[in-house]
Amino acid sequence: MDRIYKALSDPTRREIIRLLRQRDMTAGEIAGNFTLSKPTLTGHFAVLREAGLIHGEKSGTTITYSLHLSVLEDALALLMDQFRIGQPRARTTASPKVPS
Amino acid sequence: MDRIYKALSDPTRREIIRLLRQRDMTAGEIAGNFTLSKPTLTGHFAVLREAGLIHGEKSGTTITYSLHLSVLEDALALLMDQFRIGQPRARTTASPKVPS
DNA sequence: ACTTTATTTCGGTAATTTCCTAAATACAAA
DNA sequence: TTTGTATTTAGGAAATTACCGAAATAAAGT
Repeated sequence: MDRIYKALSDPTRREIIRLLRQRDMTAGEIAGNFTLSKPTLTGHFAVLREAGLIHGEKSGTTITYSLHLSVLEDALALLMDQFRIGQPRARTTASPKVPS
Repeated sequence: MDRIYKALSDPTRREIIRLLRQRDMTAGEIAGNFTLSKPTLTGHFAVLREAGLIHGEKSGTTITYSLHLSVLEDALALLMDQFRIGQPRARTTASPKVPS
């Protein structure tokens, strides 16, 4: 779970996800959308892969990356659940004194 | 927007949010839930405040923090929208060759 | 005025993250 | 088998982050 948050915390990685939302792309195609070096992008792919958000399929000399939309959906759902968004909050005042 | 992602990327800050979801709490009360030092927690409060996720109200010597649930909700909604979750994806194959 | 309590600011260290260039790998084509 | 293309791994620099103890601030109680 923590890996997914970390993966989403970088703007470059969010942009990669946005690109893969549209269609599968090779590592080189994705890199073409950035001014960053390819090794740097490779590092971002690794973070996304370790979070389970993308998957790379090797074919010949190219690797085509695809998004695991379901993992992203589940993560977002869990995030909303964790903060119990949509449900009413409890009392909204701090306890005035906390006896130890 | 980026500040919100960054704010959510740390487990300690997510726990602070979780605590404030239940009820408003003073800085000291929140700190009581962690083994971390108070200055460290103060730093986390600042990150959350700068992201607009919490707000501190000073009263006497204490500061009571409260969660801006609406900001969190909006951020999550935007996040889902950014990745267009719930909508169908486009073509799912990489273009075989990209002529420059 | 002095002390206590709650919290922050300061200054610095260690860990992590992001990024780069150069070199390695792996496959395909000539 | 040599060459070219796509991508990764390795090694390291720079920036950012998370953390701490000590000192500062600020309000309240004595």
